[in-house]
Amino acid sequence: MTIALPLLTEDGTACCGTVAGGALESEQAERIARVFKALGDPARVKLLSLIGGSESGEMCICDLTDPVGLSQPTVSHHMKQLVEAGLAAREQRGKWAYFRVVDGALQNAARTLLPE
Amino acid sequence: MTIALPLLTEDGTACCGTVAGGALESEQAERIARVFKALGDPARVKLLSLIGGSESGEMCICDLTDPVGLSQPTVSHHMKQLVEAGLAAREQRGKWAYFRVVDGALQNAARTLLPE
DNA sequence: TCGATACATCGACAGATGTCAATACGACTG
DNA sequence: CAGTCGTATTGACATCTGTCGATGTATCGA
Repeated sequence: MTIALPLLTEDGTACCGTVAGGALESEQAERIARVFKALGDPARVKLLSLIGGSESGEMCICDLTDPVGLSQPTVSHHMKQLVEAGLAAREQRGKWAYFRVVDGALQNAARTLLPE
Repeated sequence: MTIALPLLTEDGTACCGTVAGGALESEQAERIARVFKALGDPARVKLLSLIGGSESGEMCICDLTDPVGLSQPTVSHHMKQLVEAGLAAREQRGKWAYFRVVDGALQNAARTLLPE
């Protein structure tokens, strides 16, 4: 079995990337944790799956509030989190703000959990 | 491009598993979010990577406190979270509690982010 | 049996988080 | 320009979370 989450070696040196020493290992861990933190709320998981599973691949806030059963400000708040985590992208078109799942973002997140 | 996070269809019905209706979609989202919530803290990411990257694949609390720079109770707390999320397993051997990364747990988590 | 060791739990605390109502902002429409 | 509609922001609040010191518990060694 290969090593999952291959970010740190036992002595604490970084194994990936060019920067060495303890600083980067913390940075790496924080960067990774930031993405999964965004995925650590059921509402946001639902939102991502709704958007990603939609016909056009994009949805506006008004289409999302009902399915998740949350208020408009709350949905807006969650979408902001997803955008800041790099998982969703926002595009304003007229009155509407269209959100889509960033291409490859989930694959990248998944990759940090897999061997190699 | 295929659909990532294929948990919900746009009308809210579940697409995977045998249970239908809105209840399961929330359950699915919560179950998934619970795992990623555990991965949403830098300390826990570090802990998992340390354990998974160790020679034997298992480490005790006493070996973990130093590398992550946290107190023993805090490390114990984080490991409990990881165990409850199904990502780590605990085995008591004498005075020591040995933790290992649950085989396939990270792969399963990753799979929920990938198409299909 | 007594002390030391490894770990878990408890109590406490500051800070983060999820939520909503109210409100502000920007764009379209008449 | 005034009103309406879709969103974002603000303010407030309860709850959750990460952290540590102190303490409890179980195991090992002398």
